[in-house]
Amino acid sequence: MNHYIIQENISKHITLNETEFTIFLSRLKKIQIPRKNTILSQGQLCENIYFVESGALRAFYLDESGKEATIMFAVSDWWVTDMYCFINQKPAMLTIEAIENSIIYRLKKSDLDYLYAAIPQFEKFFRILMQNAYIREQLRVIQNLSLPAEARYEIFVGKYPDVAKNVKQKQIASYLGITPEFLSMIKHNKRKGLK
Amino acid sequence: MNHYIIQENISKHITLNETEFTIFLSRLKKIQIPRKNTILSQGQLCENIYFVESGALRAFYLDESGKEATIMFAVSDWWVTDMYCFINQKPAMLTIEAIENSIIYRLKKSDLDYLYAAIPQFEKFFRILMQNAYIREQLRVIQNLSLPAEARYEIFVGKYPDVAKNVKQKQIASYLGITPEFLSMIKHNKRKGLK
DNA sequence: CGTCTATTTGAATGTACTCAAAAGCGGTGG
DNA sequence: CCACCGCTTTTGAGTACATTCAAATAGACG
Repeated sequence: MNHYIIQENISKHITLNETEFTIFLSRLKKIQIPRKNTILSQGQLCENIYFVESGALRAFYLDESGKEATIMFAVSDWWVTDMYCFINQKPAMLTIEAIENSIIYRLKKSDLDYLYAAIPQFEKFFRILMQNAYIREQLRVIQNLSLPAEARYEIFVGKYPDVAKNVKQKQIASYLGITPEFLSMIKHNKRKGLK
Repeated sequence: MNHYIIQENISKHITLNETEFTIFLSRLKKIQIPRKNTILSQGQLCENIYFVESGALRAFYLDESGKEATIMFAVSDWWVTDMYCFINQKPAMLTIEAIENSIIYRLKKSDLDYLYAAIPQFEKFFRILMQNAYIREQLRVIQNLSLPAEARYEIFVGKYPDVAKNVKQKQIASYLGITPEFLSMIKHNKRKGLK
């Protein structure tokens, strides 16, 4: 079994011995998710957090008017869930779907709670994970408040070039909070500017 | 010495014995901040995290064009800092100013690191703090993406009624990502609607 | 009381949206 | 292998939400 990527991910922040790694891995379930399948749907109890080994997922919120807001793209080496509903074991607000054939690890809330108790270092690991997530979202709030759509698009492309290349524009637009039509216009204008 | 509020805050998530509390409190510095003073300025090294006992603070980002984006209001029982710069010990992107005379506790990064080592439960405490902050910011992203300004204003007033009452509209506008003029219009329109 | 800042109001403008239609692209079946 | 279907992207016209700028009014504070 090749647990390379997830072991590396953990080892970025904490150091586990072999026994601890074995305990951790024993709580994970490796799953293949074909493109277009969802691992969580709005309204469904959110029981798991996921680690992406390969492929790509998208988490989005669907509002009453049917408009999607993409919350995050999760590619290799990312953790993803609907955090509020996972922590509080509530019905999900978000839907998470595979946008490519993906291989992911599933960790149940009860198993995470077990890990916190059995291997205290996991508190530190998730503290750092949450900290990074908080910082990321806060930066996104700042950018949404202070930058026009075009600048936000450029930052997105700069920060996640691989996502930007492999994902539908429609989905990038919904991450930026603009319509696909307007994103199309932005890109076209920029090219004109470069002539 | 009255440490009631901060002890309550800690005790929401972890249980410390008396010795541990004493260690914790010994690392805190209680400070009075007069209205309009700043405890952190953009560009200055962010060395501390703060807990608000009383009063109110505002954290904001000032962009190149001179426009302010209010990131958060911190009132009694809240923790506040420029998290990215605190964690990485970098020059602050944010400015944090007292909008009322305030009493706060200051905790240095090095002391927090000491606490993580000396009292492992602090990992858990800050894990939960970061988790809640992440969830809050993510919800704010969703709302910024999917709701018009008027709905965001109403949610803000509903969620933080005391802040909404005591803070300048200009500052609320900069939290919502709109101009003070437009917020004024929103409020006026709503009143008309209620006649 | 006077000054400084915040809020309101209004007109002109800009950024981004809606709706509709055409063009492009990718996958699937004949 | 080509043709067709469904979905994404582009293009454009008209519209709506929010901004800018300016000026008047109201509030807060020394």
